[in-house]
Amino acid sequence: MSTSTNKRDDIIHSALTLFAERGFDATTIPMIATDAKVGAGTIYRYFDNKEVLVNTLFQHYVTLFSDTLEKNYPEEDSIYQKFHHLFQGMVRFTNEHDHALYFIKTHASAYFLTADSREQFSHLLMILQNFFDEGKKKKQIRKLPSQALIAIMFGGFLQLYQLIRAGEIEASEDLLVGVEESFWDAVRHHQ
Amino acid sequence: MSTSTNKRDDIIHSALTLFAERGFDATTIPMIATDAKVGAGTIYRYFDNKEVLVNTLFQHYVTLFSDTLEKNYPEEDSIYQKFHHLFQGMVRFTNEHDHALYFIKTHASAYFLTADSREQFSHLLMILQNFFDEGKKKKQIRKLPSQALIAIMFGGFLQLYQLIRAGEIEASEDLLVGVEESFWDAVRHHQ
Amino acid sequence: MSTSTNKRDDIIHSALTLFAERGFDATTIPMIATDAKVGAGTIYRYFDNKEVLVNTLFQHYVTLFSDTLEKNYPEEDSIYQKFHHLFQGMVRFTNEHDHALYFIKTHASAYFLTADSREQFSHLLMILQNFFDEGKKKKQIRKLPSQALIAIMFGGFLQLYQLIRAGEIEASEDLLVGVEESFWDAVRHHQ
Amino acid sequence: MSTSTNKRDDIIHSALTLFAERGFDATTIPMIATDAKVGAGTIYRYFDNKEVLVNTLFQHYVTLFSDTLEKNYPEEDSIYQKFHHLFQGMVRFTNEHDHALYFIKTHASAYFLTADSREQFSHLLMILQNFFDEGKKKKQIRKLPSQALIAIMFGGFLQLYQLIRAGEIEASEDLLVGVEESFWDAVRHHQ
DNA sequence: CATGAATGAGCTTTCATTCAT
DNA sequence: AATGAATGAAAGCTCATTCAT
Repeated sequence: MSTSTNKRDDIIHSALTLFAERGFDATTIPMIATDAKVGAGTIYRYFDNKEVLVNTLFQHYVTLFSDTLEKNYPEEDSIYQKFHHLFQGMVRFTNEHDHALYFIKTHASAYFLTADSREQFSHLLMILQNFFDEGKKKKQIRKLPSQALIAIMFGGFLQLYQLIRAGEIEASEDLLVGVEESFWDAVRHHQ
Repeated sequence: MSTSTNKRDDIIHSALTLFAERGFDATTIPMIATDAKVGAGTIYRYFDNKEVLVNTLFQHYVTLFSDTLEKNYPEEDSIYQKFHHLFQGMVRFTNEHDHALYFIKTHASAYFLTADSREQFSHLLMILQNFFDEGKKKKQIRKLPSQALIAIMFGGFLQLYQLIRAGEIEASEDLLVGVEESFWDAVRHHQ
Repeated sequence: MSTSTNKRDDIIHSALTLFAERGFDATTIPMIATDAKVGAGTIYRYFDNKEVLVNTLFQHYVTLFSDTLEKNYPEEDSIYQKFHHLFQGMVRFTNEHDHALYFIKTHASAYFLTADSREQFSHLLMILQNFFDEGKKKKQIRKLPSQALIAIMFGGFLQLYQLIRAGEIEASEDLLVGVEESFWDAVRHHQ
Repeated sequence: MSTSTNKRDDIIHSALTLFAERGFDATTIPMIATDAKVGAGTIYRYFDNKEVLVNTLFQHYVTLFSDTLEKNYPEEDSIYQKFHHLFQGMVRFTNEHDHALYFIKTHASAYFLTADSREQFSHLLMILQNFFDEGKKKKQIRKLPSQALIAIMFGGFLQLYQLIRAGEIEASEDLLVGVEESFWDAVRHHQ
């Protein structure tokens, strides 16, 4: 019957938004506290310090994203089917967790990430890398280093997503179909 | 007679490197001063404050990049020729100004950018936008919002460039040819 | 029917130990609560605040110590008998209330003591002062200000007691006899 | 021609006074800054943090005290001569460095002392221990553990000194002569 | 011009205290 | 009566900025 949500979740949500919008260093604990409508001290009941907070957040969303990509992965289907699955995963994750993917990207090489966080992120990259490696072996993906292909897709997608969030373009069904096609053409092997 | 280069340039160079590597907020004035081998106070002889410094830097490199793209723009040639010119411009600019493009991207939506800086950045986008608009009119570029096409290319390229700087992949001639092809396939109109 | 001892006593006991070991300012309320196995809020049911707690403690043990010294004081006996009584009182009190005397000494001139606490402490000093005054009048105690004699004995004894608690020397019967002799020689009138 | 003293010394002096009067934990950096008439940040130009400050202070005065005791130590003279030298050293050091000895004693077993600091303090104790050990061997010092004898003398002297500083008794020549006699009787071997 | 010691505003963090349960 | 989650005031500390040299 209570309308109040869980405080820990409020903090996580506020921190995610602010870290994504301003970056870790430009986000202060008082900012997060105000946004989450809790006292500054309360944040320290849930997280030992600011770096633990950002790492917890990072690992949480990286894991969630990895899970999204791995769930129902069409192991037996065509490369294109797999590509489609991954792309749709990106779109869905992005819709369900507003700032999460952008937060992940902008903080993925930050100086304050722990070994744990880096490892989780490596796992995420590995999922994508495996896909591209398989595709290249089957001569259906362009002969470029998998890391490069990931960068092209990830980098492009997130840059695009920022535009959508900024309201500069609309995330219509048409747009997403077109973008998926564009990325597929960017990475697929052309005769 | 002095062998030392211009102090203002030293400061700009150090600031660019550090802002690109650590971000604006994680970079302190003493860090820049130490790296540039000048006193901290000296920075304030050339720049009113830290925000002026970062905006000066931003505008400087955005302008330089715009100039690179506009110079010798093949106004009369094919869309592909123009694409090739723009891509080569990105590559060349990136080689000549080590951290500049990455700095531009990571700071392009920062909270501390002045109207001036945002305008300069808009101009840069406009160059690319004009190209895509023209290409779409001539049915040689994919029917997607130009902003989306820019995001895909810019975002992808810079993500890729980060890998190169991090030493994770090598910027061979082959790679660049392959990447150019990939981007061209991403943006061109397919029958 | 409960096996647990009185909560107020638990708090007093834990506070005494921690104040003696770490000092008032380095001891936090949560530390005391944890050690006493009560909630932090419970401490405030028994004591208005931390300063009230430390003053209550101080007065409690100062009074207890005064009582120990006054009880069975050999009013009619020789100065040496009285000295012996006082010294034995110190030893006994120290054995019965582990950290109490050390806590008293280290907090006897603290900035947070109330007038009440200071008065109680004065009473304790008065007991000793009366003894020394009488002894000097009877020419059996060294001609030094009584306060000085108290300082010498109290200061020395507690410093010694710290060593015993730290386990650096053992509180054997021999040691105590020797120490009593030493103090007696320090304060008695020599021909 | 300047009347201003060295800022580092001002900080050290203020810190010594406050640490001695209130203790480490009850002394705040702003208190020290105010007392030393410097900005709070200035303290951090000279000392990395509060613990470094207190350890620097501790080692400085322990070394100074050790030097005072060791200088002109009458290696060839009688035990009593040596005792006199040590006692006079304590008196002189105490007069020259107002709060130093009290600060040393009250912080000598603090939780924040570094290994270095503890070592320096051990060296100081060793000087006294060697004296007592030699005296006992020559049967001129009471048969008690040297540590106990040190505690009696040190503890008593400092407790006394506090009275003097508090203005409760006056440090007349007579007093000091009497106190020296008292301590000598406390520690010397009696037939 | 150039410097870096000095500053204090504002950061991260702790902890005495309150209060809903 | 007892609790411990929540709070915010104030601590330790950093760093953009100033200014005497």
